[in-house]
Amino acid sequence: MDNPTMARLLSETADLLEIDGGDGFRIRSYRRAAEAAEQTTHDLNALTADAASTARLMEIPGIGKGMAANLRAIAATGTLPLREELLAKYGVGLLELLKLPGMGPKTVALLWSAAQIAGIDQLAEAIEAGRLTELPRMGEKQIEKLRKGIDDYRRSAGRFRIDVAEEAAQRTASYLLAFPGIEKITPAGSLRRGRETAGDLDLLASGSACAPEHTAAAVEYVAAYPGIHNMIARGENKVSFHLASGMQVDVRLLPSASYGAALQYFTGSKAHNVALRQRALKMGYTLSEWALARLDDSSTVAAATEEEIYAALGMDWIPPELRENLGEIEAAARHSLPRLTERADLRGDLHMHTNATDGHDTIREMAEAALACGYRYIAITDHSKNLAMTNGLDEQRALEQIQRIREVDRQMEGRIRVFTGIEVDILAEGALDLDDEVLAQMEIVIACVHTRFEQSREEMTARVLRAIENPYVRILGHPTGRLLLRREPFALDLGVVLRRAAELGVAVEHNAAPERLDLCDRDLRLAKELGCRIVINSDSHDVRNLGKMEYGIRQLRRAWLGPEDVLNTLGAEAFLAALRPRP
DNA sequence: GCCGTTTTCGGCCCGACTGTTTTCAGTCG
Repeated sequence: MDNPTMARLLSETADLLEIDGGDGFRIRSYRRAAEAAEQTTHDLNALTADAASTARLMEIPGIGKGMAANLRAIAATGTLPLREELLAKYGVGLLELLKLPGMGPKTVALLWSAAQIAGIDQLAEAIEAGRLTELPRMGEKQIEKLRKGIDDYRRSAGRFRIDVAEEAAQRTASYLLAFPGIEKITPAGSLRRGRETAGDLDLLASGSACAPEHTAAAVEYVAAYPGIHNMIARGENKVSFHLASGMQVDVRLLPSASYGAALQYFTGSKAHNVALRQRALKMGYTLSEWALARLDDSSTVAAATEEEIYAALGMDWIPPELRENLGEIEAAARHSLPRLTERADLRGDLHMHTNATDGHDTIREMAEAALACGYRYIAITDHSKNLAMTNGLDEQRALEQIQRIREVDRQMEGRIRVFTGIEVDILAEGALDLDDEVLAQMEIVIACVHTRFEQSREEMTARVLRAIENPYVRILGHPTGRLLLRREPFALDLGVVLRRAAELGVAVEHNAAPERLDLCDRDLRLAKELGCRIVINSDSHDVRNLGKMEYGIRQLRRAWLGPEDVLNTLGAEAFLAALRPRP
């Protein structure tokens, strides 16, 4: 079993304990252990093998004697006794209920005990039947919130965050590549196109073992993958199964002669493929997953690589991120596809946390790591006091932090610039939670939107507008406040906010953390149209995630944004000069 | 359940906001 699955089981146990009204500190240690399992670089499964490795297991902070035993139980049985015991009592439906916004353990427990609601479908029924109004603390607004939450949830159900999907793809690929004769694995579908989420995984395998008539042994090997939770189908050149996470994986074994055609076909999107096939027909060709062929004599024109196929259609090769039939086919035919943003274009990262608040590493460690990433400048932007849970900085500590940042900036001797900064919380009335005198000391002030305010769209929009009027704000951080798969993306009128930000010269952050990807491709297109200055930031909390921009960059690419559209592709001085001037 | 010790117990990030209250519980970050 892999670490993420182990982490999930521990985290679910914590949820169940919470519903059960268990000891809060015990619950926290399950959560902490889940986080440790998520973050550790050790293979936990391997560390459950014997007594010697158990000692190493317990060296991981958050894993003690009890958790080590739990992990051993998980590795041996696929679950742990406490979780099974609680599940027998409450059922899995309650875990799903917890995913609805505004729904915590207390409310779930109440619904279960007072109204026999044990899952989302039952909750929806109860709402429609008006049965919820009899319960305590269930007013009109609360019920409306739940109704909306159920809609949002059902829309995203069955999809996975792109980083989660990619990790599963990589793990599966490394197993497949161990088979002699499987030489290459390419993920296709929305994963390759860089969508924010993926519904399932399409893995294309090629190599000598994938030649027709010779696939039996390879199929046998694929079907023996230990990560398989249940088999859906296995044919001569395709194996479909579910992973323990519920993710569906389709592995296709492709002959190298038609590899390009299949890659093109399975990458999609549907709209892109339809338009491409129409173009082929007009040119006297037919395009399928096997080849681009002549209509008259069925002879193959191109099939082995995507480049050949697009070239035969009179086009440049189109980056997968653009394949949505939004003008890329015409542009490729005119040979005028834009140059898209790449990782190497980025010279700075303006949003990161240190151990002063909820980050793991020091200012110096972050600066060194950023230097290793090839950056020329960063801003240290820890949380402000209102986010108390993160040990957010009050005025006094913020001023002390400035001194430490300046000290590190000096120590780096110009190899990299370290700007002073802060992530300030926007309060309910639209003010910021730190005094202007302190903000005046900061080079980078990011005002950040948090969606814990479950207010109306209008009120939320008004709050954010008031916040960016503050003259010290230079970046609007994660403007939609979105947490992927947990939140409706638009709790505010983004068009209005972006327009005002553009007028004020406040840069707009595209948060590249995979759980946010705050501005999706459509939002980024809008931001560009409205003339916003766009910044892409990592929002990293440790050195490991500092350089992780690939998912965010793919959203930029999907929005057709090139380096000239992104502010932090500029050098340090030019970047500062392009920001809203400080009062 | 973990951890560190003033070392085998007693601590364990907490404040703002909302909706429902009519003084506060529950959720979020």
